[in-house]
Amino acid sequence: MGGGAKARRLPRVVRERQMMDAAVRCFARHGYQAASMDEIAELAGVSKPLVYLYLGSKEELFTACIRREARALLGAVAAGVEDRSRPADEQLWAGLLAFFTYVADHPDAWVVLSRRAWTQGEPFADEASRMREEIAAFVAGLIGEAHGGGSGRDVRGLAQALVGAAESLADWAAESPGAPGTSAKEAAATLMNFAWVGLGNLMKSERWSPP
Amino acid sequence: MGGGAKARRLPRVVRERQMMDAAVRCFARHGYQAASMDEIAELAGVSKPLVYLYLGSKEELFTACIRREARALLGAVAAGVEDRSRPADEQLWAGLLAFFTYVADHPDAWVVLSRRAWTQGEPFADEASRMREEIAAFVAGLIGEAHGGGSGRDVRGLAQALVGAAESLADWAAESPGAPGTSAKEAAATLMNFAWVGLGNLMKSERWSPP
Amino acid sequence: MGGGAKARRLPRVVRERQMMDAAVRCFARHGYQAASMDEIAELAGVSKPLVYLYLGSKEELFTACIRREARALLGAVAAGVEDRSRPADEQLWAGLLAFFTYVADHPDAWVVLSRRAWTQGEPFADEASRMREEIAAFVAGLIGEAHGGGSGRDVRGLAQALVGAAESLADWAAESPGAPGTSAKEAAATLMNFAWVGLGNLMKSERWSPP
Amino acid sequence: MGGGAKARRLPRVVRERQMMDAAVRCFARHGYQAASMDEIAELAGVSKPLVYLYLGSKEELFTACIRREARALLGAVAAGVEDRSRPADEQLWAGLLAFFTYVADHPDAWVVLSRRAWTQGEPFADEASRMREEIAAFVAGLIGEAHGGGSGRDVRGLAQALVGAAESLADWAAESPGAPGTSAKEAAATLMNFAWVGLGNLMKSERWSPP
DNA sequence: AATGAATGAGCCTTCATTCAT
DNA sequence: GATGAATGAAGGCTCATTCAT
Repeated sequence: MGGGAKARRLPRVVRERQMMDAAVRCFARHGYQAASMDEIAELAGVSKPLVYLYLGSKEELFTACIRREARALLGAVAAGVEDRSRPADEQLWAGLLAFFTYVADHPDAWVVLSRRAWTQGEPFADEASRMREEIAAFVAGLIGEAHGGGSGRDVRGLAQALVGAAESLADWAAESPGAPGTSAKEAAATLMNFAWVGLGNLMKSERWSPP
Repeated sequence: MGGGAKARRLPRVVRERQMMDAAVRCFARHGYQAASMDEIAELAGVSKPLVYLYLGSKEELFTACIRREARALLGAVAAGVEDRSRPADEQLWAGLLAFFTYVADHPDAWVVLSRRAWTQGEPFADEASRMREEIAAFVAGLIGEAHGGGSGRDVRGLAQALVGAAESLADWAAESPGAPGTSAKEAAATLMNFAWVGLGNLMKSERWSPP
Repeated sequence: MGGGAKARRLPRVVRERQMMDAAVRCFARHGYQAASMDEIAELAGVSKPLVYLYLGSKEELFTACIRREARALLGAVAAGVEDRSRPADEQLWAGLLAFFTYVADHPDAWVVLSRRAWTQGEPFADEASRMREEIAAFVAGLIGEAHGGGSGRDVRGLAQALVGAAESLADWAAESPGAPGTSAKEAAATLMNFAWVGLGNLMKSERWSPP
Repeated sequence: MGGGAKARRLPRVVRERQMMDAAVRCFARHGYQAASMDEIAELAGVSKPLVYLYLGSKEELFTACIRREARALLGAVAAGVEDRSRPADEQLWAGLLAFFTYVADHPDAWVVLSRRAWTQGEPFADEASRMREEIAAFVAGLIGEAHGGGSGRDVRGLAQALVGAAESLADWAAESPGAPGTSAKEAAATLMNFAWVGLGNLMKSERWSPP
């Protein structure tokens, strides 16, 4: 009578993947606190005890999700960058493109990774922030490298700003799909222009100064 | 009597302010879901039924908080901009400075307004997003105005990016207080450089193009 | 339509007493682990949250029960002894009589206090053992006092044995009510004979020696 | 392979012994309710279904444990008594000594048998009480025999008291190992003095009478 | 204007127990 | 002879919310 096919007795690895997929969807939809283990188990097509048996507590489950998705996203970006010896602008462009592409293809993963799914003070806050910092450090590296010995002053602030801009664009694209300028390539290009040309000219010390 | 804490029979407006102040603190500390009405009532120094009587449900209370704080923040930014007929760059600078100043002075308000306190799916998501959109629209207006008839193509995307960059910087400043570059003025200057010089050169059609 | 009278909105103290009465009954019936907060709440005629609001966790509730019942039992025994300057045998007799009387009148309280309700390792094990030790020390005092400077050697062991004998008799009386020799007075007399005459002759160094 | 821990395909009797040994340890450590089948299976080095296959439910398992350990303890005591035609005091002494010795050597068994592991209401309460009754009856027999036709009135009560005293001393010895008077021989002697000299004088109708 | 008393509903977690191989 | 996979049922605890005063 309708409903999903009841395929029982699967090997553990398969079940674990199913559960984590379900978990990512639920956490993305409701956030960590509001997501319920009941719903996750149901969506995964298993009973709740099995989730606890395989993945541990709710917190451990969420941490596992974050770790898995972070690794995937970082891997996708790294694969996009390909060659760390290319010129910085090419690296940045390739990374941005890979980022926006991945995020467009895995919206739930992105929601879980971005701050929207959890709330500060949650014990895995840093688990998730680590990825952000890793990316920010990478970007800061690119900036520093491109600017040579230039004003290394606010490199960290600039990196934070750039990462925030990327997140914001990704969210915007995810929230208004189909709007002009929200395709992965367009978003990447928009941000590249915003960032690069600006940063490039900062080097030539063409700075804007407060009135 | 005397210095005792139990000051009853206050006029409604005062009580409401107390409650909302307490609510903002709690929501900022724990996030919407984790904040408890018990704690809010206790922090406000009133009984729980009074909170329900005056402010309605938890959701309504949170919406009210967001509305109040959003109005305050927008007001501060508007007051900072002062004169909408000044040149666009001056307006942007003034707005950024007012924003970072306000945020530094009202950290709880900012936490509640930024995405960190709530989780998507909550019914007030748009209530809070409205403010973001309002700011984004303002910024988009400035950009469009500055660019004249230039390529208005990705004005909205640029605005999103800029707002995201500002949020990210504000969060960064809030999380690492005292770090170099996190004062309101420095943050505003960092972002202004990042944004304006880039945007300015976009006008001169000095665009970076994908390889 | 039948059922208990629904007397709501009682003052807190009354409710707390009701709850603890119910708790003592449940803990006596099933032991700490097997007793469920649901059943306790139902038996008390209130909802579960109220139990938690007033008495805290299950563990705190049990500790409170033990404390209350221990105080009551110790009080009854103390009241029975009346005058600590009377001869030791009179004190012991009065104490035993009071003990067996109280235990016969409050069987649930006795079950909760005796080891039968909890299991070693439970966090309140010592909370409950304290009472046992208090009684054992009192008895040991009597013995020592009666024996004068005699063989103070195994006073503690003797006290342990006497307390155990009393517990055992009390359990036996509780489990087989109506059997000959199980009335409070008879039980007390049995134990008094068992203990006193034996102990009395120990003084005269009429000791039995291993073959 | 080789010295690995996985020794499969053992004969049923061996497996059963392993399981029951593990069960006794777990039940002694945590009590009936708190002991988990998972832990027992793991400690026995087998999978959970095997436990169920061989020993049935948790309750049956516990009953089996009690039965086995009770038989062993009773056997030890019986072997200690040796000759039921010896004088009563020698029999009692031998029995007590055997009891305290066995208990000192098998602490887990004693915990499981004494009331400390289970909580009343459990269906095996009588299974365990049977052993107690058996011992009490034996003691009562000794007392009756020694008293001749004397006042057989409270023989059963005296037996209960003596058994309780023995249990209490055994517990005390188990809980405070190494304390003076807690060796098997000392404990047995203490109790023998306490009991026998008292009982012996009861025969001479040297009774203490309530004031 | 204000509160002490009370609860329905839900959530995380665990455990004894059983299939199917 | 032995096990990996799986679950129904229940238990402790909390929370937003309301009633009666």
